[in-house]
Amino acid sequence: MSDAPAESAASSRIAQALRDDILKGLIAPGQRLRQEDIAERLGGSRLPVREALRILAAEGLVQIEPNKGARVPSLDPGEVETLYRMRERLEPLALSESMANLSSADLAEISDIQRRIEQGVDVTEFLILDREFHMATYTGCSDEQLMLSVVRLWNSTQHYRRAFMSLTGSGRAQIVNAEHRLLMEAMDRRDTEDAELYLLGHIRRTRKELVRHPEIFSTGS
Amino acid sequence: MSDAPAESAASSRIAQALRDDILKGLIAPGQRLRQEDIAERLGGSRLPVREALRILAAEGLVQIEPNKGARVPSLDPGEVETLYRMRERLEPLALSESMANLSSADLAEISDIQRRIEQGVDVTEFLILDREFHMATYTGCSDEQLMLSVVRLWNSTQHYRRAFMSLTGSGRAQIVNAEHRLLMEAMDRRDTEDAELYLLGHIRRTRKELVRHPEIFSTGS
DNA sequence: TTGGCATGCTTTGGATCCAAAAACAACCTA
DNA sequence: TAGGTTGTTTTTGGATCCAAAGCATGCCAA
Repeated sequence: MSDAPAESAASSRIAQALRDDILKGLIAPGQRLRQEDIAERLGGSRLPVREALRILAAEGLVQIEPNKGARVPSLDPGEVETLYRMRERLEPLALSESMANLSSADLAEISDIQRRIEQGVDVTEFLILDREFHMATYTGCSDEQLMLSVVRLWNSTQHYRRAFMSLTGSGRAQIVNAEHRLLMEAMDRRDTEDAELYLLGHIRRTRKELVRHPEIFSTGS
Repeated sequence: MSDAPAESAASSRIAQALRDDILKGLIAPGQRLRQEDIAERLGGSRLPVREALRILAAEGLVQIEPNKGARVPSLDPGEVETLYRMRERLEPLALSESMANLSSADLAEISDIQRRIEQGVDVTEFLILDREFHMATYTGCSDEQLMLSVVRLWNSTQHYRRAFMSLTGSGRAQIVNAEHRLLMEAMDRRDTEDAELYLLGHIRRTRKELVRHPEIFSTGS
């Protein structure tokens, strides 16, 4: 589901497995990751596990403390808010870099993802499709560093996005769909300025909703 | 908790040494980093070197290709331009997050750095002090992820900033000093809005100058 | 009972050795 | 002579073993 470079290396394979587990919520924030456990569970020795943990640390998915091991970072409301403010600034840039290179086939693909979202989905599937939707709008962005930053931001906030969705249910679906449709409409018109603005509003509104629900951050594990 | 400055881990030590070398320009973009050479030069076996390279990869200072090793990334003009556009968006955010927490002692420190810059310095020293100046304006920003992103952007563009300075000499010094003074003045007034604006202009003008000098990028091969 | 310290157990960090993949070079063939 | 191919060398990736740093438990003393 996530980008598949299929780096056939063993450490990349372990990193991918851990990444999926963390993004799926199977490993909660604050949880410690013992190298030996992972090595035994996923096969291989501890060395590729260490490399995998470094890879994930670079993506913001784990946090490594010297001599103390790795754990999934547990963020406070202020940190998540800042991450969303970063998204508000970076993602419109990624969108503008992307839009010039999007074909109408790309736009059709985006529209199709949105169509599937509107067919009504559960929380898990919504998280996957919503991410697919936005990433699809960035496929025209050829800059690796920018896209890596965007992915980092999505990764770091994924758990709290899920917690929020699980809490509020799909009541917000109508608003999100309206925002997505406005964004797509501006993209169809090839109006970069409008598209950036709609995207900014979309992220900003989500941020404001998130900070209104501090109960998301109480460790419910 | 007092000292413990010794992130005495061997891999951190090696990473620090390599980081210094790369930022100082002793290792040029495109140059390959052989693990065994580094291990021999800095002491230790190849394993902590591998960890160090992963750390640096997370900071954008090296690029790791599976089974092909690590090299200092060599960027084209378009990539550097995008990195500057990212700076234009992220650093004003970091500044606004920082300003509320800056004491007048902090502001005095910033002013002192600027004073040293204006005393006339060579290119190498300017690069160090200019970086110190901007980082000092961000010291109030407590968000680790945001600061990490900012540092990444500075690291990735450091070589091209040096190439630009070496090429154009210090003719630009007056403009930079004026921009720094405007920024400091807004910060002294505690005017976040103005400070963000001046910073944005500062970065944007630098970007436009950079793209006018494509010869900076030809030094590869 | 409680505070502090010492000892063990667990977990991570590092070194050496071995296997696999890629770069390089020389060779053979058309 | 040029191009592809194969064999060698170099370099990275992975496994096992050993050392050091944390953490917990339990003991001793006040």
